[in-house]
Amino acid sequence: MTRRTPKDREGIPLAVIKRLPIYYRHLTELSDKEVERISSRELAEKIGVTQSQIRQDLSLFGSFGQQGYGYRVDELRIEIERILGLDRRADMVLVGAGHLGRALANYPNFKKRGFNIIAIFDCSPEVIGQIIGGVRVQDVQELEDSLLRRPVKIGIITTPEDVAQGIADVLAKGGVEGIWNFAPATLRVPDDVVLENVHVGESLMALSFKIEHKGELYK
Amino acid sequence: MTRRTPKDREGIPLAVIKRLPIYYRHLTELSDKEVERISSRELAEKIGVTQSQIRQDLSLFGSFGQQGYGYRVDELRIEIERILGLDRRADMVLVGAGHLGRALANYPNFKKRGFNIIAIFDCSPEVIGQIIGGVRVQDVQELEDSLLRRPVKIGIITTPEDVAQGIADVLAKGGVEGIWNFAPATLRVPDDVVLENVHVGESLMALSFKIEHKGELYK
DNA sequence: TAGATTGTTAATCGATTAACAATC
DNA sequence: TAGATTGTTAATCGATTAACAATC
Repeated sequence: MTRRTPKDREGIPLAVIKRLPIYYRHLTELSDKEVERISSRELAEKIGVTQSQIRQDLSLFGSFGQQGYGYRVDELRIEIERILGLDRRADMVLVGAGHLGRALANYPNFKKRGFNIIAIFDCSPEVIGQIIGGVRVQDVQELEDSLLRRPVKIGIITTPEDVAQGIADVLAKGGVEGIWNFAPATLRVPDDVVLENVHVGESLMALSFKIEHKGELYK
Repeated sequence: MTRRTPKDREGIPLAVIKRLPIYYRHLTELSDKEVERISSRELAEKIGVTQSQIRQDLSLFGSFGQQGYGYRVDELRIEIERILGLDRRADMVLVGAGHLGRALANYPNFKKRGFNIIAIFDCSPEVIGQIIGGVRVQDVQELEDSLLRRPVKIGIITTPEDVAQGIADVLAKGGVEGIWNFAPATLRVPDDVVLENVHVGESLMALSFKIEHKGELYK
């Protein structure tokens, strides 16, 4: 098992980054079932990709397998956990306590994985003061101060579109390392802040497209 | 303005399908601001892609612009609306009335766009009978019969992972054209059913990766 | 007309797949 | 050892970008 240092590579394709969590999910499943080893061929079949792709993807980060044997499931799972940064703790603040914000605040798996919502903000007087997922909702006016007092790694935006950019600016100024954006907006953030979007509406439109063009080919 | 017929093309890349809703969102915004025309250069700058990409993408569906002038914003918006199938009505059923399911059922923009949740199902006795987003939650046992009585275009899965495949099977058997899956599972569906996943947990892991590897390059 | 911008073809770039030597 | 499977290089495939003739 050899790990690769960053210097070895020019950059990790976004497509690979998107596949790593899928590998991780399947390996966790196998690990829970106490499967000890798996070959790239077997894993590929389970996931629905090519075995080449799995080996190529993993090779960007090191050599985790053994010729003639395959991969030790739990060892590979832990390596990917480390590559994804899931072995580190990440405090988060959530801005926007609407239905989606509530759903995220109540999602138990985040805490289990070390992703911890330590504060929730909203602008509505009826919502401020409520307890959601064990956390009291604060006035969004206090967001800036809160970040000064206690910096967090990740800011979650579940606000309406029209205020999302303003919140992103406050979060960036407050020193978050990443923004997880659920608002249907193209946010501009400084270079040192990473942005990950979940655009639910766009996903539904993509589904609609696929249905309408089902007869025709698409890739 | 010329539309292209399906026969002209070999298939639409998934990457293009994912960009169409983004174009649509920006054009809607411009249209709301009563902007009349826009060039591919201006639109590209606004969205953060190349002008080549916009023209190349659109050319897969037809010729919607005018040399020397650009595109009529509202005309192009309506064309993309049509391409995405947003001009047609789509009835949906939602299975799994947890926090995420509630959030979706309460999202007003779906109905506005013709996506209509006509039934909600859950397995928990405490939840069955509740009214969510104006719709009464039914026992998931009744899902199969319900689909027989009233077919729907789209099935939404917001259940836990372990029952997601079973629900997908019932939905597919019940004749849905597409499944919008929020469960962290790799679902297998028949060829004539299209699948669109929203994997929130995987998105968070991707964000985590980007943060951890921020110093290093990735694309 | 002159200038601007499209639609499309050609060139480039990057990602996926195939193949195979290395080796457990 | 013989068989299996990795890690990696080479070949293929596809998507993005550049360039430009057509034309509004």
